[in-house]
Amino acid sequence: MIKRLSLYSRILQSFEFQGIEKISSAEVARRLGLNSAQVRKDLACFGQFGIPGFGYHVNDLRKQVRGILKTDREMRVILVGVGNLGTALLSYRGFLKQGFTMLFGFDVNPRSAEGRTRSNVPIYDIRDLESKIEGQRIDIAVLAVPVEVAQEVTNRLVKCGVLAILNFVPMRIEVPAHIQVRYVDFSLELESLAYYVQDREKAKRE
Amino acid sequence: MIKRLSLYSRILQSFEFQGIEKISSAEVARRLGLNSAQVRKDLACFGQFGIPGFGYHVNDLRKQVRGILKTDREMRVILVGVGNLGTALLSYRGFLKQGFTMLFGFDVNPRSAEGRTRSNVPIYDIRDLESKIEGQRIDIAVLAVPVEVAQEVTNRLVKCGVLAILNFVPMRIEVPAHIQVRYVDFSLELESLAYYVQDREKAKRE
DNA sequence: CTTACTTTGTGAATGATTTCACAAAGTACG
DNA sequence: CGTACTTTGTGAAATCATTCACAAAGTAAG
Repeated sequence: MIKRLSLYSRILQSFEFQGIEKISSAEVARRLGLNSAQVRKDLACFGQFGIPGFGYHVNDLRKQVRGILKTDREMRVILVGVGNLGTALLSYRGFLKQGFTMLFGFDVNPRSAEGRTRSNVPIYDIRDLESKIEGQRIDIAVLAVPVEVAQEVTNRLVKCGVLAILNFVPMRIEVPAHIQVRYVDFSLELESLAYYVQDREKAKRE
Repeated sequence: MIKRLSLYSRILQSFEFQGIEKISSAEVARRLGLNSAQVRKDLACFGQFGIPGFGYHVNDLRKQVRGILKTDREMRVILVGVGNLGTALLSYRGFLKQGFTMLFGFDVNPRSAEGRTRSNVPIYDIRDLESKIEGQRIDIAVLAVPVEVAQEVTNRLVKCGVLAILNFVPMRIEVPAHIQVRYVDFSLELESLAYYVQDREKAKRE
């Protein structure tokens, strides 16, 4: 549901950019492939932002939604594991939206990682994780290390006071209940696509 | 649900690797953080693979699951958009699991894309998409182009007979009903994590 | 063969999410 | 001001997913 809020935020931004000032739940729903009642319910959850017979003021609603998501505050992020994937994440504009700051990266081999990266985020040795983080507020860690060390690194991150982990490692990590984890797993998506593709070909034959 | 099957497949592989021959739904559930009834139900959906009072034969079950997912067949994949993200996907071992073959990439600037990539997948000009694909069976296209051209490229892919799209572009793409689309959206995940992080800090204060 | 366990497969119960449908509240315009 | 129209916010209904709980079917061991 929070993910949908984030979608609303994104689409409102694009409306704003296009100079559209007023929008209905039906239009938002159409653009995102949702049901309009759902859009209204999601928004109504946090207050009454709409005007019956009119719709929503784009500017207004966007401000509200950003307030709910707290994307109007600074989020401090670190990257752990600067291999192929990590490097890509660093150089991929659009990964870090407005409000998110990548402070530094960590790798077992910071030299070669630093060379690969074209961003100006400093890369430190993972052995120095604790000392570098010490005293800093870190909100989110992006985890992109090899599977073998994922749990161990996670434990260290939690000890360091990281509050949330975006996990790109294709494996479940164990964390205390108060730590938020979100999973991004490409190959899983690819495999599940394969299932439906095959279905389609069978359907054609039958 | 199909995604869970893929998870089962992955964990069974690791059991097999560890030389474990017999497994119970409860153990699989524990490892994946699921309920054992769910595991049994998911599997029972496609046949009776288990033995009451014993559990499941790992080898056997794995074969069955791979059969269901059709990951025992070859899936032919292309990559469209070889920018930062696309490059990373090409070099990221583990993206393409067993059974998936990356045939080629396409970009508006194939030269610079080719240079960046350390894989040996050939990169062609996107203008030649139709002619290069012509006559080939392409199952899945991985979409990693800029937002502005995503819909246009999608239309061309569909015309070329691509059956499924793994979309890394942070926007909804419109496709005919018989085309499967799966979305991977990092920044959405990051934003939603932020929401919970803030909640947590508030919770501490209160 | 029999008794004591274990674990599956699955209806029924519960819980969560989505959609429907409509009163209430607004707009727009003569 | 009043009438016709639009769109919200939201209970109630419908749909979908998860979990419970237990009979049935097996194992294991004497």
